[in-house]
Amino acid sequence: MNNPVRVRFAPSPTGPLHIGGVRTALYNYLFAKKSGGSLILRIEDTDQTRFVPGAGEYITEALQWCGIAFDEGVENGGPYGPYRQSERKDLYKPYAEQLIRQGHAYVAFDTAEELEALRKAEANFQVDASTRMRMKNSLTLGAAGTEALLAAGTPYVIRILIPAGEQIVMQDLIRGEVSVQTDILDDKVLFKSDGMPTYHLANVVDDHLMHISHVIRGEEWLPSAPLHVLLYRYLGWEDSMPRFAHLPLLLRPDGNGKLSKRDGDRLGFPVFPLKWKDPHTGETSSGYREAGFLPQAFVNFLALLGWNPGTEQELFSMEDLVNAFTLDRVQKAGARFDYEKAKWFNQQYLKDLPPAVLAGSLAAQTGSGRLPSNEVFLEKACDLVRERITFLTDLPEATAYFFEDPASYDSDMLKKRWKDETPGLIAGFSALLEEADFTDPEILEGIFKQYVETNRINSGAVLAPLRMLLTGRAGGPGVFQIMSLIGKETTLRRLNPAHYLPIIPDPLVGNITDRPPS
RNA sequence: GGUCCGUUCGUCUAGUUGGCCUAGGACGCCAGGUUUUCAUCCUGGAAAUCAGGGGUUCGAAUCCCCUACGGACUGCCA
Repeated sequence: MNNPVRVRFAPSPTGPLHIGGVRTALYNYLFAKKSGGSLILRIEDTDQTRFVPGAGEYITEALQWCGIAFDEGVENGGPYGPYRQSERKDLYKPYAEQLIRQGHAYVAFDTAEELEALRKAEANFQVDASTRMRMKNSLTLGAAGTEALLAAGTPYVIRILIPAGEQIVMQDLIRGEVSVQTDILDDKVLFKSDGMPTYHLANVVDDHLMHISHVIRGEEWLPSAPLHVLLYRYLGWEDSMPRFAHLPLLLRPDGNGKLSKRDGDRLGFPVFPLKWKDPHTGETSSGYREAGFLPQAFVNFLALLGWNPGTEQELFSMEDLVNAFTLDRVQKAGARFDYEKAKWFNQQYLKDLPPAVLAGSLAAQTGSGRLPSNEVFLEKACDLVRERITFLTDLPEATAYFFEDPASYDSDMLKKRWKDETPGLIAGFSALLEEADFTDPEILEGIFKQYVETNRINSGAVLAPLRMLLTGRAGGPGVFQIMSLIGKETTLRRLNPAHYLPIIPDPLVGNITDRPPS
């Protein structure tokens, strides 16, 4: 029995896909690729009331951004379509009816309200062997009674009939053996009164029909897995039942509980891959892409949350991940989300991004017109700041002074380094620059060194103010590299007292206008 | 409440056949170095009595039991 590996990611289009879902999709992808199998995208939209417009498109776009490609599914079709459950609607009922004929399911007429009342009135109420014979269903009504209600158009559901006193043992690829007594299971609804199957039926039928070999899904499904095993058994598919792997949950960074939609914006970081605007409430949620994350970094970070290669490697391309991934190295316990580490990964990837990509991002963020069209200039500017930023979105602010004269100066630097003699020192160096060759930062540095040496000046006393006048800031790339890039004209302009004096706050101007530069 | 799953530095984790573990790595934190500055980078440090308690064993983070704590599920939602 060496069937091809076929796994699926089966989200419900009820809103944006959060990172836990993305990780599930990623692990499915890695597992499929590692085993030379296929990954299928199936949309589980059997709940018409929870459908959210745009959610399906969001899922596709998010996964595409991450580099998770599907072999079959709603977008690219395939031999087992359609891949949207609402479009497979008619296919599920016969299976439910088959189960009724075999005595593994029954028709139930209890309304949602009646059930709710029972749950409220009786502690731990559930429809099972101990209660089903006092409910309104085909078991208690008999064939004639059931037919009569059906003929009258009474709404009904189809429930599985869970046997009492059996033990269901299943093998989970991550957790090992999991066993459950059927007595604690309840007669779950398989087919709803609106003509749609529930998740339980639809998922089992579709996984079987689509020849799914492994079901890799979140831990929240573990409690209902025994029910699914029973369904495979009753439907006669136990021999080809997929293997199960239940992934640990992604936990919130503070306190307890699983990561939820609202945690992100409360804690100040995204929980969604892409930005999302809820079409009903208008509420927006931030996304990793918009926050300036590189998809490679995002994927790398996510992959390591709940899985590890057993080596000390931290940085993985998608290809590396495919090669290294195995289900047996997936963690059992939930993983707490750590945004600081996500940032670190992003920095790592930012460091080896080609300059052209950085420049492209900068241009896209700043908009045309505000930046010089000189590609090389843009790339060099980005290259100089790349190790000083965490996000792509830091680029415009980090490179601003390459394109515009600073409008203000760092006040701490000003207080600490701006002395009475500073303007004179600047003027002295500035004069030497008039004839200098700006093409090479080292030449400029040579001139500077000679200047401070011959005049016996402490280099910091002039370098710091120089940087401030040139960039407005206290830190950044090497001063001479900046000068070389912005060129002689810009450098000299920014070093001119007529230019910088008006920018220096009043108290300090008072100091220095008394002693104009010599 | 019930059922199931889980529990190694603050966080992600190594440890999977019990001995090489005085528990390793990474993020973060602290200190020092490199750098004209910031960042990067380098070096070092603090940080887990392996949830607690019992066993089994010459020997347990690793096997067994109990307890505690946490989480998920408990819907005509997925």
